[in-house]
Amino acid sequence: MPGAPTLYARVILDSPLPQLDHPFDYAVPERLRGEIRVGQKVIVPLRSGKRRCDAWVIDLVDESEFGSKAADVESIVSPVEILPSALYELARSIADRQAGSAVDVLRLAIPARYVRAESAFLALDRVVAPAHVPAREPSADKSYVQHAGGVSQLTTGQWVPRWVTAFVERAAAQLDLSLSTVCVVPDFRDIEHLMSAVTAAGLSEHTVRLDAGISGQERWVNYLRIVSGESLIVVGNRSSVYAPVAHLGLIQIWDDANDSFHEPLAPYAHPRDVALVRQSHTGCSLVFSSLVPSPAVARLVSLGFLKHDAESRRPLKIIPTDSMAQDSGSARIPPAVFTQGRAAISEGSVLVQVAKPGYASTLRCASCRSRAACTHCAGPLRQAKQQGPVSCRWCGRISTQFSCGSCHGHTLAPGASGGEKIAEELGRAFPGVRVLPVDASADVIVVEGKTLVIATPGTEPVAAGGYAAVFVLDGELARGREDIDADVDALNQWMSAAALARDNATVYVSGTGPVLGRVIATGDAMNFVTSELSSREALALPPATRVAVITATPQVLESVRATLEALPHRSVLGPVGLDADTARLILTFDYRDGAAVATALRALIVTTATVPRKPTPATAPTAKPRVSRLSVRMDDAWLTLN
DNA sequence: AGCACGCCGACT
DNA sequence: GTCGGCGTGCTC
Repeated sequence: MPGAPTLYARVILDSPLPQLDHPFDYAVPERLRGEIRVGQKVIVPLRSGKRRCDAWVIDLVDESEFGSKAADVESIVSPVEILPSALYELARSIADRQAGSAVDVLRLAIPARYVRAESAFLALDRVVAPAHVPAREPSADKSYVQHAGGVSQLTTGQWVPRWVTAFVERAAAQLDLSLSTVCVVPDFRDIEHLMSAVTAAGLSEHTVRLDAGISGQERWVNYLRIVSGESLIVVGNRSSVYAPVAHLGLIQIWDDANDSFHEPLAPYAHPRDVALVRQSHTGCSLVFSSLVPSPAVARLVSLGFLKHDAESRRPLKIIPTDSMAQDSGSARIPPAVFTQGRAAISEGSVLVQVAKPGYASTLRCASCRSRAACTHCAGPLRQAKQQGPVSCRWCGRISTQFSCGSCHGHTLAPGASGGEKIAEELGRAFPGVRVLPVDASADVIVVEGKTLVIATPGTEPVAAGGYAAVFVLDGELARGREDIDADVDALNQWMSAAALARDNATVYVSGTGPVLGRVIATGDAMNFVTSELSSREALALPPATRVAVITATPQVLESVRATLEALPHRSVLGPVGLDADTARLILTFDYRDGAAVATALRALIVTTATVPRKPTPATAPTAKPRVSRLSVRMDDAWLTLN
């Protein structure tokens, strides 16, 4: 075809190397001209014909900005436009914000491909039904809905937490405007509840689920539906915040303070931040909702970015106790559980929230009461089941012959009681009552009838009609964690249990301490979290500031230290040596300096990844050059700052 | 990461 | 004169 201008595909390489995280131009050969589209996955050569690399087409252009001769695109992997340009732009922004790579974000956002499931989906040749009304412009309302808790019954008879029905109502309202909603929730229990509610509302045809609770094939087919342009409700866990649905009207996130939202994979972006960036790109509405505001959300409320929409309190008798029981060798069961619990169980199910799973989650020496330690690694010993083996929490070794490190005693005694032990004791105290211990490994999400449920935080099933009484034990354990968010997390943990009680039920919370006790009794969590936030402001701690945790070998960290200290910052903590070859430095900085700091950190990552391949020629001739990696984690509040 | 290009020692 | 060692730098 003489005179036909060259067509170039601008692609992002699917490579983890930070120095390759930018667009590359490849010429589109004649044979692929009619076929290639933005969003497709392709295969391209790299540096030589032999080496090839997967890549995503992010643009098709007539002129290349590349100075030399571009190589040819080799082939197209699939006709599907897997990466809508809006998703690439989101990934780019998130990567830039977090000093990471766009491909790393895409790996979280795009599920694994299943070729057979894809062929079957394409063979259906489904026509996306035109929406009954053309999609409206989203309304860009941004709010924090402080939920009052409670449970509600669906038309199908099932019971779900009441926030679930609120989520489905908001999503249904969007669908009426032909707009899509992305619902991001912490775990499979929430997803199951939402799926039940969506079905009860007759919306299951318009809903797709994205999480590990469905097979890989189903997930890929759901993803294909998402990119095919339908207006949908997407229900999923943290990575579904990226779901590239068309006509996005609303992103709603439940309980953004939940631990499950910490992303363990680079670039470690929190779904809350992703939602905020996505809101700014698309102008969609945004709802954060929870029982207790996270400090990050409280900040957005105090800035006026989020409208605070607090539901009025539910009638509950909340009884905080500084400490309901002292460590008495037997299970730490406050007397109220026996007296009030007996009355409540005749009315309905009763929930006991315990801090620890298992039987005896810690063990002590029977004679001197010191903590029982593993003889191999000094890790803590525990007993998962009554009559079960005693094992080490760290190394897993079974301990057959205990010998106390302090007094050489040989007898073990239970320390903190786990749910199994409490269940056993309560089973004896309440003959004829069904006692159900629940922990993270259980998949009970609803209980019927009159059941005494003993659950660890976050695993509490919903009771039909709501619990007749709720007892939170071990409150002081939740408060005592050495984490800057310990108090807020403890409040949230207790409120989550209280939220499952029926109206007018009594909720006992032990070990609250005076301050948090007052907060749960009055229900004024927003005030508490806001004051917590202002103390963080004074100390220059997140989320009043942003934070970057920089990890590298001590040598590398030392070599970049001056550059780091020259960046705009509120504080520099460290460097601290973590072990022989890792050191860490923590930088806090203002939100307005975020872009500058991220760009500078990114530049350091790229230079340390490319330049230093020689250790010292004199010292170790055979020692292979240490991969001198500089790792950056932005805004990961999971670090313990103390 | 890989892979190619580049500039110094032992081979035909 | 050239084959090949691995140090250095780039990948459209």
